[in-house]
Formats: sequence, C-alpha cells, structure tokens
Amino acid sequence: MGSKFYITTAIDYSNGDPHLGHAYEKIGADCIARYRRLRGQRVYFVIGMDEHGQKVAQSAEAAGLETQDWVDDIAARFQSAWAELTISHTDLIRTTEQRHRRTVEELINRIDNEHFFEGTYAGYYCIGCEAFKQERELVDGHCPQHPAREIKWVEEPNYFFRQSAFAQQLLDLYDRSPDFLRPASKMNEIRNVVADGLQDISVSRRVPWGIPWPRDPAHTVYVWFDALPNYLTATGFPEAGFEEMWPADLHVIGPDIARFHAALWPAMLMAAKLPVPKGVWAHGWMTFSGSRFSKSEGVTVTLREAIDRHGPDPLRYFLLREVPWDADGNFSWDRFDGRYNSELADGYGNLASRVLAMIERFHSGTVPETGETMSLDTEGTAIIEAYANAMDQNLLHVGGQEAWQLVSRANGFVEESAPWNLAKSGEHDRLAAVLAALARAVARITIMAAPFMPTKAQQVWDALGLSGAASDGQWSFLLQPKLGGAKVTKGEPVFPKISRS
RNA sequence: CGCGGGGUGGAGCAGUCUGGUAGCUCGCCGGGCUCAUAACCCGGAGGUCGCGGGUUCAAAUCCCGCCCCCGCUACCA
Repeated sequence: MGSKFYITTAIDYSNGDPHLGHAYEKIGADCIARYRRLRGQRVYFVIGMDEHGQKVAQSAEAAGLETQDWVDDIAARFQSAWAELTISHTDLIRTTEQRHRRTVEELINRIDNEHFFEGTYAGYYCIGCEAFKQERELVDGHCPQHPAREIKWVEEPNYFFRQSAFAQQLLDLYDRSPDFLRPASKMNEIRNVVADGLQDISVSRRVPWGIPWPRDPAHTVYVWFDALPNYLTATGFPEAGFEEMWPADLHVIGPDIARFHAALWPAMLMAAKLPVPKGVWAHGWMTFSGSRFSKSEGVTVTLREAIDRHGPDPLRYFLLREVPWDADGNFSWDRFDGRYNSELADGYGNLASRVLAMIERFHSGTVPETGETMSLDTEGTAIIEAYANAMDQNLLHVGGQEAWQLVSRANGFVEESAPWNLAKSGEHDRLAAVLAALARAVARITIMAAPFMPTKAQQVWDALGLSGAASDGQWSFLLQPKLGGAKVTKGEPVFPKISRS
C-alpha cells in the first residue's frame, strides 16, 4: 500500500441543488478516503464544480443574476451540503477558478497540434440537454427530454481532438491494467466501445461562458476538455511538485460518464505525455422505489428530507450498505428505517449501551486491565481481516457487512458469558476478562465504522473513555486494542430507536 | 438488430465457474434471558431457484430454445 492516495469525484454541474445521487458519490468517496487515512495513508480527496457551459449562462440569466454570482451561489449550496455530510475533501476545484484555467491552457498547449484539427460540427441541437441529437431521437421535432424547448439546426466550425488515434494505446492500457475501470462489467463495455473504433470528438464551442481556446480565442473549451483536467488542477499542475499527487489513484464517477474517464481522459493525457490515472471506479446507480429518480414524474427525494430522517451519519451508513458500491441499488424509506432500527439502534447502538452499562454497573465504570485473549478477540481479528480485504478493493458495502458481523458476535458473546451471573457468583477475574473483551470489540467496531459514520463513531469512542480520534492512523490500535483503565460514560443512546408506522 | 448484466421463500442478496442436504440479512411466529435503546440469544414457518425441452443415477448449477427487466450503442454531467 503506497503512502499517498489521491481520490476524486466527478465535478458537479452548476445547474441546480445537490441531490441524493450527488451525495451518494461523495459519501462513497469519503468512506474510501477515510479508510485510507485509517490505514495511515496521506490522502488527497478532491471534489469540484463544473461551472461553464451555455446552460449555466442561460440559467443565470433566467434568474436575473450575473453568471459568476449564480455559480458562486450554487457552489455555496453544494459546499454546505458536503459540510453537513462531513465530506472530508482536501480541495474543491471550481472550473471558473484562475488556477483551473491555467491548467487547461497548459494541458492543451502540451498536446501537439497534430492531435487537433478544424472541423465543422452540424446537427440538431437541444439547448436543454446542451447536446446534439440524432434525428431519430427527436419526437415531433422536439427533444424528448425537453419537449417545450426548441430544437435548432446548428452548424459550427470548431476544433476536434483525434481520439481515434489512441484506440490501440487504450487497449494496451486495458490489457496491462485489467482493473483500470471497475467494476469489470463496465470495463468490458468500454473495451468493446474502444475496440469498435473511437470517433474524434469536438472540443471547442463558440459560446462566451468558458475558457478561451489557447490557440484561437474565438472559441471556448468545450465540456470534457474543460471538466476532466480539474483532476490535474488540484495537483498544482503545471507547477513543479504536481507529481506528488499525480497520477490519481482513483477517479470515482457515475456509470454514465465511464467512457469519458476510461477512454477520452487517458487519451488526452497520453497526447499530452502525462501519466494516466491508476484507476476509475464507476459506482452503482440509485433508483427510488424501483423507478429512476425523475423530477417530471415526481419520483424524487430531496437531500434535505433524506438527511432529516435520521441525521447525516445514518444516511451515510444506509446509502453505503444499501446501494452496493459496484452495482445498482434502490432507495426506499421503508428500508432506510428498517436498517436504521435493526443495524444501528438495535445492533451497534444497543451493543454499545449494554457493554457500557455493564462496565459501569459491574466494574465501577472502568474498563478492566487484563491481557487475557478471549474467543471474541480471535473472532474480531478474523473479521478485521475480511473487512480490510473488502475495503482494500473498495467494496464498501461488504466492508460494512463484515464490521457488523462483530456486532453479532459480541452480542452472542454476551449471552454465552452472561456477565450478570458472573457478578452474582463473584467470579471477578472471569467477569473482568469478559468485560474487557467486550470493550475491545466495541472499540474495534467503532474504528471500522468510522469511515462510514465519523461523527457517531467518535461519540462511541468518547463514551468508551478513549482519547484522540477513532479514525486516522488507528489501524494498529484496531489490531491490538488496549483500553484497560479507560473511564466509560454511558450517556444517551447514540441511535435512538424510532417507532415505525 | 448488436454487446453486457440480471430474473432464487414477503423484501434485499449469496450459491451457478469446480452438478449431489437451497444459504444469509430483514420481516413474521414461538421460546429463553434480564446487562441493554420492548433491545439481545435460541428455535420455527415460508421457495415450482423466470418458462419449456435436453444431458445425467442426480441440475439453481451443464446444453438448446423462449419470455421479462436493466445498462451501453458515440460528442447525452
């Protein structure tokens, strides 16, 4: 495991409020980032905002605002959501920043002119989608997504990038690194696309709201050539020292933009003679009660109500457990409430309560000093191994599942050892050993849970009477927990049980 | 049309490569315990493994055909 870990999420388009899908991606990437810090790695975690494009300019105008004011406002709303969800990013790139403009210009300048050519792009253009449409996609001469808006026939001279020239190099990359894009099903999909031959792609537009094309200021840099380089911007490129961060270890993205990250982006970097990222992860897609989230059909859940249901940490936990990090999943209130009650309130929360209560009641609130290794410790060590194995592969839902195995084992251990009977019969040594083992198990669960629920985990950590943080660099403590002498405080339930209708 | 993924008790999944008692979590029912957030532990009920053929002593698992759902199919954040 290298000491540096640079992880990114896709940058979010400045055209509305953050929603559950945006949040899921940040939460997953944050969980990975926090796990890596737990392992002691130096983590760079970068998110961002995509603030250029015609649609942004139009939305700003419709709102009666200067475009920059408009994107400033949206950026603030996103940042406040990420703060509330305790996303631990180390930087946030906005594509309207000067540093980003500099990176994009330099990247384009490093690409030989032979990789670009002037062409004419023509087609039906939907302003709503900000995209060209095939004629057969149109319904009654209108875009199916934006039937109210007009479709325009547009012919525009602009610059093209010879993506096609990199097909073989990309295939070589995939052969060399079969895990370049995960999950594997997505890698196969993209490999087929590339093997079938890549089309050249237009990379400039004649719209004012964007970064001027370095070699022809009449154009601005178009979407992907503007958006993708944000990952480089965060490294300080082209300043010396950007190699400390670059290449990125993992780009976390939605499955819809896998092609641009697994084909176009490495091709751009190859053209500029820069190292390609080590990996791309296309996370699962979320549906709501079986349907796609859709504003027009009223299939929607706001981030606000999702957070308010049980608080930020339970939302994080639920999304990470319910929607597999490598496959699609479903969001429903019923399952959210169900997992909250069974796994957080009745599971982890109740275990912490009963262990803390027993230490207070049977050992005057102090974790016993004892070095005796019990069966629970051995089982815990095996579970930690399985947890690490899953988390190393970014299988977050499996990691969570493994950690919760220890909740189950600890509850079983309580029944088997029945500390209340040991107290009655005066078996003090045995009682002390049992209580100490239980305290170690709760501490271990807490550390494993910390990447999922940093705030709640810290609360339990504090309740155990432990100092410092339950997170960064605590891996060795996780393997060899020592909390003899810690003064516990039971306090109020960390996850109050809710009554269900 | 093509490529890929999937269809397993009420819900969500594992098992399919390497045929041989269909497993896990949640929910439900019964019992136990009393440290705990009416939590926890044990036991139980509940399944034509999408459909139809075939191979085999034996198929969720292998072969053939079909149905249904989802993703990709190129400039669509």
